[in-house]
Order: sequence, then C-alpha cells, then structure tokens
Amino acid sequence: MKSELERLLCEALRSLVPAVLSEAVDPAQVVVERARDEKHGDFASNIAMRLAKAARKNPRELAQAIIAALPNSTLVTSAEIAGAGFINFRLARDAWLAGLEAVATQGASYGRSSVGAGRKVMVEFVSANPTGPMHVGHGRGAAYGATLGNLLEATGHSVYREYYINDAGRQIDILAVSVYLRYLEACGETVAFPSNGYRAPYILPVAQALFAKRGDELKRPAATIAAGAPPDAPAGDKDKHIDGLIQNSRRALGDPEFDSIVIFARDAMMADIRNDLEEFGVRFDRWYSERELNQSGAIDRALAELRKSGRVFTKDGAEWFKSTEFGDDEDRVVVRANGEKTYFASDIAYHFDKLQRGHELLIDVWGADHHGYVARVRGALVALGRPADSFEVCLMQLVSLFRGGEKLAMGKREGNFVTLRELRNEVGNDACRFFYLLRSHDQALDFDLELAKSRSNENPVYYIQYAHARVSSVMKQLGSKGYSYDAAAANLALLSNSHEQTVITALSRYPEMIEQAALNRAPHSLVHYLRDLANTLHTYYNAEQFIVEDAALRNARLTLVLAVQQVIRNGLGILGVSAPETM
RNA sequence: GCGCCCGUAGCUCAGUUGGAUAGAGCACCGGCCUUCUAAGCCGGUGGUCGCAGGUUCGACUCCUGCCGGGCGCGCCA
Repeated sequence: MKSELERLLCEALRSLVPAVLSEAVDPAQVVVERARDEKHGDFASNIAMRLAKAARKNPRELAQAIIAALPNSTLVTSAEIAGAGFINFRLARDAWLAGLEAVATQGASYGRSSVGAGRKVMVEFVSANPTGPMHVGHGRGAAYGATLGNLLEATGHSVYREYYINDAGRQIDILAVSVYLRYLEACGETVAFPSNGYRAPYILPVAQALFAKRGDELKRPAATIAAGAPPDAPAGDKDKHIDGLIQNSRRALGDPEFDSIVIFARDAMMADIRNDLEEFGVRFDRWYSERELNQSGAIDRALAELRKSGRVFTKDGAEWFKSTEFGDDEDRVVVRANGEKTYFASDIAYHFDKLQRGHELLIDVWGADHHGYVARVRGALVALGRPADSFEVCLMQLVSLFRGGEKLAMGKREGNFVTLRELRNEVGNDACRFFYLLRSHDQALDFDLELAKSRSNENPVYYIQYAHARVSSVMKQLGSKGYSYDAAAANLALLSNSHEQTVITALSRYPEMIEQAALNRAPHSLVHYLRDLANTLHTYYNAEQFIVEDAALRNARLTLVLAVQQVIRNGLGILGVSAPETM
C-alpha cells in the first residue's frame, strides 16, 4: 500500500517538474487530470494540490527541490511529504540543518523578516476613556495591540503606536463634575451626588489633590450648583440631573475654571493609565488628545473635505454622511441640528489626520461592542479618497473574569470592577499578558484568576518559561562538569534521531509562523507555537542526555538546545513575556 | 427585526486560508526521579466538528437556510 502510494507520488512529482520548469502550464491542472485516472485518485490529487500551491508560491525552488528529493526515496515517503506539507523541503537534510544554523548565526534576529517592506503602519489601541482606571477588558486590548505591533515590526513594518484620549464631550464633563462635587465636599459643602456620576473611590484622591492645589478658590455655595436642571436639558431624570449640575458648575465657575477642572481630572486619570500601561510593558509613540484635535480645527477641515465628496446632505436641520453608500445600515449625523459636531465627526477627522501624517495602514484595536462603527469610519475615509484597505479594525471580544468557578460581575460607575492593576498584581505581568494572548481575538475570553496565578503545571506560561530556564540550567551543569561549549566542534550531522528531527523542524517553522501571525493579526498563533516548541524541547530533554562524552555530539546537541532557547526568547520577547534563566 | 462574533473531546480552546486517520491543554486512568530542574516526560480513555442541504476529486474550513449563545443597532461619547 505504502509503496503504491509512493509510486503515485513520484509520478505526480515527475509530471509536475516539466510543467513547473516551463512555467507554461498550470501545474495544478497537469497533475489533477493525471490523478483522476488513477486508482488512488483522491490521494494523488491531494498531493498534487499541495504541490501546485507550493509551485505558485515559488516555482523554480519547488522544481529544484523535487529534482533533488526524488532519488532520495527514504526521505520522500508519501507520509513525510504530506505530513510536512511538502513545502517543508527541510526534510531534505541540508536545508533542514540550514534552519538550525540560521538560528545559531542570526540569534535575536532569527525570525525577523522584511516582508513588510517598511510600510508605515499605525496601531491605535487601548484608547480607554480617561474617566477611571483601566479594567481587565482594556488589558486585553493592551496586550494584543502591543504584541501585534511587535509582530509587525518583526516582519519589517514601520510601526507607530498611538493612544487616543477621548477628552472631549460629555463623559469627560461628567468626570469633571464628579471630581468637583467631591472637591466641594472637601471644602465642607454638600451636594447630592448624581446616580450616574463617577462615585467610585478613585475620584476622592483627585478631588483632594485639587483641593490641595487650589484651596477653596473654586468653592461655590452648594445651592448654586445643586439648583434645578435648566429647562432645555434632555429628557430622562438621571441625565437631566447630571447635565444640570454640569451647566450650573460651568455657570458658577466660568468656562475657563471649569475646563481647568476637566484638564486636571483628565491628567490625573491619564497619569494613572500611563503608569499602569508602562508597568505592563506597553509603550506608545504618542498620546493623542481629542480635545487638541478639536481645537486645531481638524474636524472642520475634515468635514469640509467630506462635503466636497458630495456624500454629505442636510435633513431635519442636521448634516448627514451618506454612509449607506459604503455598506453601513443607515446614514449618520456629523453635525447636529444644534450645530454641535458628533463624536463620529471627530473620529473621521482623527482617522483622516492619521493618514495625512503619512501612515499608510491604520489598524485600530477596538472592543467588539464597537463593531457597528467600522463601516462608517471606513466609508468616510473612502469618501475622502483613501483606499478601503487602508483602515482595518481588530475587534476584541469580551473578557469575563472568573474566580474559582464563579463569574465576577463588573460595573464601572459603581467601581466594583476589577482593574488591570489589581489583575496584574494578583497574577503577575507575565501570566497576565500570556493569558490575554492565549485565545484568538474574536473569541470571548474567560480569564480564570485562580488558574492564571497558580504556579503549577496547570499554568501554560510556566511551561514555556521552564523550557527556557532548563537550557540555562544545562549550560550551568556543563561548566560544573568541566566542559565548555564549543560551537565549532559541533558535528550537526549527528543530530539524526527522531526527537532531534522534530525539534529542528519546529525551529525552522518559526520565521514563517511569525510572518503568518503578523499577516493574520493573530498573536495567539505565536503562543501556541511556543507551547509546541517547548514541548519538543521537554520531550528531547527526557529522551536524551545532552552532556555526553563525545565532543562532536555534545556540542551539536548543545547547539540545538541553545537554538531552542534563542527562539523561545525571541518569541516571548514579542509577546512581552520575560524569559527567566532560572525558575 | 437587522448587523457582527461564536458553536470542534467532560471543561477551555487550536486547526497553517479547501487536503490524507480532526489536534493540544486541563480533568480522569496507568507508568517514569542514585544520571543535565518531575513547573517535566511516556502511554491510555474521550469526536456524527450545532442541524440540514449545496459547491468540489475532497469541506471543520466556502455558499444558503434553520437552531443555540454573546455583542451592537442615539442628532450619546
């Protein structure tokens, strides 16, 4: 049976070679038609399709590999070819060891490539509202965005990381008035606190800091702040109440003073967020303020451009963008009947601004609850004359926290949510980043605190780190046994057992995997790869002694395990997880 | 009602863009420490890939329709 398959395979290969070399015919067709006549047609066409795929990718290399592989029938068995996806001509011995040597010579740069060709990519992520500390949902976006940026960088893109601060609009006013009310309390004035204000404890130190800075300069009689809502307030009791408080505060203090409280509160929140992210190993090239975007006139300029596109119309006194032309469900307001610009308008301006700053590809990392906004933003950019694929959104599905088997309820205003900082403190940065990246971004994530912080074999992050530490440990042992590592003395040809083959094959997959992970915006595939690689190392470790008498073999094996360690270090570096020498 | 995401082993999830007998981890059962870290290794149990059609030589993957779960559908930000 096997030899029969092998014969079919060889025939398929032979029939492919001339086609590939001539590049005149589609190799897929040649082989598929042949295969249909055969007894094992399914099998042969399966192989043929794989080959054809490889041929389209790089015909010349494939042809050469086929020619080289054919005489060596022990390596080119049907099972091996299929199992390795055939594209892996690393099965052929030379190429195979070349993969290992590449790790040794390239070191930290192994796996990096230039397929990105320096394309300027902006990754905008986190961008949490500056109205409180970051929670566990933001953490996922932070870990994802940071790692995606690293992946793009590793594949030769020019990456720029940005955080958009939503410091304009109603939410920030609510934050400011919440701080102000607490400030008044510090001054000895009592105003009934609105139910939809920010009543969480983190507001208090901000109010106290404001009091420490300004004394009672901003104190106004409680009665002037708490007075009834103005007649033109929007409907809804809670909203009416808080909007009344905001308007009264503005009136009592004057716009400049109220805005100074807005800025003060924003800065306090952002300082906390920046610090939190920095501790988490997440950096940004720029923190971009919506307020400043607004003041720069960028929104008006973008709207003017948009109007030129002819996709803006007036209805019911408001200006609308005709986003239905771009796949949106309905058209969207950009300027309200009262003359105020919507959040969507500033979003258009912001993304337009990013492109104008020279970034060719915009990747936004958003919570999945914002998916409805993708079409309209992209539509606006297209209307502004930009290509549709210059804007991409990675939607992060929900994070649910579990402790034991119990789901934790989270609510922001009440302040009983778990913050990213609490999570990091409890489980550690490494486990935190690792768990966030364990699942595909379009998969809802159940984050079990007990599991993440368990320092046991249940916890996959230690599995990978342990493999790294194990190699360090071996090298330490080497010294204590009176040897030293000599790369030049290694005879890599001695690495021939099945464990070694498995390890080397895994190593050689790394560069392609990085490329795919970057292309698919899929950091989780790096996590899974590293798990597999660590597994090959642990298996090898248990099966073979590395430190042996034979110097040529000893040094070859050490070259191999050092290569594994190098790749683990490279991979964990991209994930933002540490690679400890000892555990 | 409309839109997006998900449905794969008891549980949590991968599945290389359509390829051979669908894979890991956890859990469960049985083995391996006088030898480089047992945070490890080896073996075993466990599946109608939500259901039904369709396209194809070939479908977990693509198309259509159902079923079930999550999220979103403001002149809010």
